[in-house]
Parts: sequence; C-alpha cells; structure tokens
Amino acid sequence: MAKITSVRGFRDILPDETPKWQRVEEKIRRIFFDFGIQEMRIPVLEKTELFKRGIGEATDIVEKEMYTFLDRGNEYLTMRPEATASVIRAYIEHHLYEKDPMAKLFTIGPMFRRERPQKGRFRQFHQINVEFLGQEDPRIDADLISMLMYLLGEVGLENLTLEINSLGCDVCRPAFRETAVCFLKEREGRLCDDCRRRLESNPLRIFDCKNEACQKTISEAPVILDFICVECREHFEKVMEYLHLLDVSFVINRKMVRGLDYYTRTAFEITTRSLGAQNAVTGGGRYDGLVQMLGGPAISGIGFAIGFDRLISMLPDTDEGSGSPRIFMAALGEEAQKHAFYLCNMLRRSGVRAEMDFSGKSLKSQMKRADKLGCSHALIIGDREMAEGTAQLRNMGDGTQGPVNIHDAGTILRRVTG
RNA sequence: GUGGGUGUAGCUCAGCUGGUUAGAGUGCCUGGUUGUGGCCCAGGAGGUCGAGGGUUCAAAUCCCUUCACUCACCCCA
Repeated sequence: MAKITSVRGFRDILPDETPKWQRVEEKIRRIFFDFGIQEMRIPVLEKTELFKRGIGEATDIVEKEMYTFLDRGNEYLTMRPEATASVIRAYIEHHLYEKDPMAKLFTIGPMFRRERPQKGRFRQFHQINVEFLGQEDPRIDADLISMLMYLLGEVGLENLTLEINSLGCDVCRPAFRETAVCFLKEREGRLCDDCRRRLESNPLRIFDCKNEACQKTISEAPVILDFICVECREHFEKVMEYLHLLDVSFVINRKMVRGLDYYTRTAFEITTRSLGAQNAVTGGGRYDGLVQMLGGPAISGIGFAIGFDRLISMLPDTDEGSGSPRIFMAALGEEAQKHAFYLCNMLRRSGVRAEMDFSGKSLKSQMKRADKLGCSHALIIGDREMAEGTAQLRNMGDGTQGPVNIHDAGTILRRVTG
C-alpha cells in the first residue's frame, strides 16, 4: 500500500521542536500582555471575497496563491493567506470600535499560500499578527515598531535590520504613481520581462525587482518620498523622531513597497542575513483605508506580521532540559509493579514528573531507559523491597542509593525535589 | 509556474568507470553482571537501493519517464 505522506509544503512540527515554539510563544504572550495587546482568535477559513477586497485583486496572493474552493452551497471559501483582513472583518462584524475607539489586538496561527516551498517558505506557515486600530497618530507607529524590535530582541534574535519608508496616502500616491509609470514606460526596453508585465498589473512593485538592469533604471527613477504630501511627510518625520526617542535604529529604504494593496504611509520590514533568500522576518505598515474598504467606518490602523517559522529557524537549538522526568520507577515482579504504578501516579499528582515501564523488562533495561529519559532519580522496587517495605532510591547523577519507605510518597517526593 | 541539486537501514551517509549474499557510523533490541544506567565488548533485528519502464548474460550503478525532497527565480512572513 502506498504510504500516505503530508501534503507538500505542509509540515509536522515534532516533539523535539515544540519546546522552542512554546518558549517563544510564551515570551511573546507575556510581552503582549505588558503592552496591553489583547488576543483575538479568528477562523482559518473565510469567504474568498474578503481577501479579494482586502488584499487586492491584482496581487500575487489573490491571483495565484490562495487555497480557494467552492463549498457546498455554492460559496467560494479561502484558507486565509494572511490575518489582517480577518482581524478587520471580525473587528467590524462585532462592532468593536463602538466599545472602544482604540484597539490593540494580536493573533497567532497558520496561514496558507500555494507557493513553491523553499528555505523559510511553506504552504502552511505561522504568523504572529499585531494590529493597532483606531488612531493615526505617528506615535502609534513608533510605539508599534519599537515594541516589535524589543520583542524580537527579547526572543533572542540578533543582527536585524529595520527598514522603513512612507508609501504616501490616497492624496499623494496617485500623483507619484503616474510619474513613476511615465518614467518607467519611457524606459520599458531596459526592464526585464517580469517588470514589463508589472507595468500593467502593479507598477510600484518594479521598485522591488532584484534584476540588475532594472535596479539601475530604478536608481534614477522618481522616489515616493519626494512626492508625499505635507501631512504624510510630517507623519513620517514624527515616526522617525519617536523611534529615535526610544533608541530604535533604522534605515530608510526609499524603494521599499508592499505586496498588498492596503498599505498607506508607514511601511517597514525587518530583515536578516541568516535566513537565505527569504530574508524578511517581519513586514508591516499602516493601512488607513482598509477598515473602510471592508465596509467599516473610517478607522485607521497599523500592524505587522512576524513569520513564526522563520523566527524559530533563526534561534539556536538549545536543550530545553525541563522536559526530563525526575524519577523513574524500576519495578521487578507483579506486586512491585503494581505498587510502582500507584506510586508513580501519586507522585505525578504531587507535581513530580514520574515514569515507569510496563513491559516487564529486566532491571538493566529499565535503568537504561531511566538514563535515556534523563531522570535524576530511579526508584528500584523488587520482591525484596516489597517484603521489607523499603525501596532503593538511586541518584542517577552520582550513582549513590539508599533505602526509602515505599509507602511514604511524601519522603520520596522531598528526596527527589530537594 | 520556471531552473539547478539530491533520493541507498529509524537517522547521517559510503558504495569508483555495471559483476555474486548492498555496507559503515549512530540509534534500537539482547547478552557480558541470576536485581542496577552512563564507558567498554559481543551478538541481533532492520533495506521493494523513491516509483515505473528500458538497455544488458548481469543494474543501487547506464538511459527514459514519473514522484518526492531541497535550493534558487517569481513573490512574500
């Protein structure tokens, strides 16, 4: 029979890895708590329309990367390719803005994009999303970004580069777009095939192209920062001012654009060299029009997504250690095993990690297992001990052992934890 | 969607230009100690050589097809 394997690009995170995921997640939750960011849990499946409207029809995500299917009942559903649209949908649906004009939300979970898998990219991947809704003050931008940098540092990431840019707003971006397209059209012959296609579909994306010839052309092209309106410029400068105040270092990337349509004004990205070609750990930005675009009131917002899988892969493998049981019950004979079974469970209920063996193997192999599991102690119970009412408690570290009353779980507990 | 690399034991890999029963290390099991782990020693189990087809007296090895994994492009977290 043919083996059933996992779906391409979907992977298992095995017990060896999960402690790392848990440690990071706990730390992040703690930080979010301190910063007053509340969790929201949202569905993995949404109506396709949500992403078409939220992310933009012409984006790669919507055009070719979504897992979309026709549900019974003739409705198109999509496995979410990102979280922001869902968060905003829920925010609008439950009228959260009526309760409190300002919301700071986070969500953690899997996202799905049907791309070709490679290093740091999976079809199911995990993101940590944070959204600050309801205020467009530039200090919010600085607050969010500095929190993000702090968080990544606390988790243990090093050698990060924060790049920021302003993408302008509805007022100033169209003008820039027009001159940029004009400029690029005049030099269409020097652009690569992809970029020529982008001229029609998503011209601003050309600024992101890695092709050398294109880069050369782009280096002479107009830059959005020279076109943004007074309000956008003031906003951007305030963001930088407050980042300085919090001692967050950054570089301005004048050519940075975003792959999703909803971004306005502040855009940022955090990259690292230790991740292969997929060097972005985090991307985010302001999206002042999104809530309205999805049918809500005119409420501004800013947020980011951390690539959880990428973050984890950058962290060194450490021995978490804490997963080792403290004591192993090595029992010989039926009576002894029965008592060990009882003791084992008593100890566990007292908060001591205890293990035992049910296969009736030799003492030697039970001791081997105790060692393999990394137990600090082994309790040896055989017929002799059962008769005497004492067991041998062995310290696996130094090899010393001595008698202990087998009916006195309290003493065993103290000897093991003390 | 496009291109490169790789598929041999649970894991990491060797197997040269085709040649008998396909190997090593590690892990696993058992024994050396009639009831004592780590170190050491001995033994054992474990493989449709990714799959299908072809060439040949003979294929893990050569050819074709296919699948998977992987890296890169595209794009993004």
